[in-house]
Amino acid sequence: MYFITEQDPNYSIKGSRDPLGFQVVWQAAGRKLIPYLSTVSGSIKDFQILCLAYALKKELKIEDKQFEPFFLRFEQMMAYTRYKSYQKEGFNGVDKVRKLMSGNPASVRISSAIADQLLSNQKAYGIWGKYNSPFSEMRLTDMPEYSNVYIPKVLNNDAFLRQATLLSKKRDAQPAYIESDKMDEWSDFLQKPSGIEKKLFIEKLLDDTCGKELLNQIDNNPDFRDLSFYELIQALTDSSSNSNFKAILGYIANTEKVICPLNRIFRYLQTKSYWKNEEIETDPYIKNWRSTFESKGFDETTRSLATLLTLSNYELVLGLVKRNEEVAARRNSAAWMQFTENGLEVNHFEGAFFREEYDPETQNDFNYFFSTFISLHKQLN
DNA sequence: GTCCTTTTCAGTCAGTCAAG
DNA sequence: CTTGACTGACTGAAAAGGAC
Repeated sequence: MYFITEQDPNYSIKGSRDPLGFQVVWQAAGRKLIPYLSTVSGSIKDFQILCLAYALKKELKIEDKQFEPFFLRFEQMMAYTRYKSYQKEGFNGVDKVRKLMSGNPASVRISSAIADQLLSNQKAYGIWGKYNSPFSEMRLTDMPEYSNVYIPKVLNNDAFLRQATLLSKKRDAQPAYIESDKMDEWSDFLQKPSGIEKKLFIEKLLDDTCGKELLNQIDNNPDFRDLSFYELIQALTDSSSNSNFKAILGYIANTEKVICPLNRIFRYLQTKSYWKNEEIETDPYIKNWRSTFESKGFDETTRSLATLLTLSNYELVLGLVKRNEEVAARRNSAAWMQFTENGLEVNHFEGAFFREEYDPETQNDFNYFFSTFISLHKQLN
């Protein structure tokens, strides 16, 4: 017999993200090599827009407090510009811009009013939310090349400077209008960087913790950019003679060898609502989705996760369920599955998946910022 | 200082649409 | 019809702010 009781909203399962708390694990490993990028900070044009905005802040003497609202208006201005001049490229807010521009309007309205925002929360989902932190941490604006390139850029283009000045004077939802034809005057600002601008971006966006060893290797072997995760790590390790670099690559590969199989097994468990203990114990996927790795250098968390892969199916799943329970408890939410007398009960199915052909030695789930790095490298070359 | 709340940042994943 | 790529919103984690 079952009793249906009302769920405590503070103790229900929230969201579908990261049930095993792996985000911090892979991120910490990735940060050992690529210190500032995030997985979503991958567009050169977004970085260029930030560079222009900070140059305007300085030249137009925009107060710190006014900078954020100014930036949101400026982002709108540059969004319409890039849509007009670089039709094929996407960006955050492109849907809204496309809709508005499809009617070939003579001018577009810019303001911080909800109706004019590019996204439901432009500040959070646009350039401000996704790039401001990587951008300020890499200290791009401290470089003398930055001032040499961007200050003249914003000062020497009259139409641009006039338009930006106008935007800087607006307050709250007060609208400004930009004629569509005018945008061609400054669309070149978003062209692929060359000369000093390119050098500056390479120096800062493609920085690493090993004296630019990653950049040098990719420069010397551009084909590496199209390799899969483990192939890339192998190729980099083989061709480099920098021992620190190689050690970090090894650490990243070993981390993935631990968390990827565990992630796959957890997602696989989610595909059924109930598992009998003997089903778990005899399951061929849980048994075979094990990898070989070196646990040297692992912190305590990763080490204990690694141990799970050496245990029996049942013990491994027990460990995963416990890990999820701890992660959920930290978030003040309920565990996604729990053991009952004779088996495992699954309560949350979001994110469930099963790939029969999964091979823990060659396939990966987490990217350690390599894909952002490579994407930026391709955009700059 | 500690503890709790609010804000900000960043990754994941669903929805959508286009190509095969 | 299936697959894949892209966009955008949601939500966890961390940082910042505030009360004591």
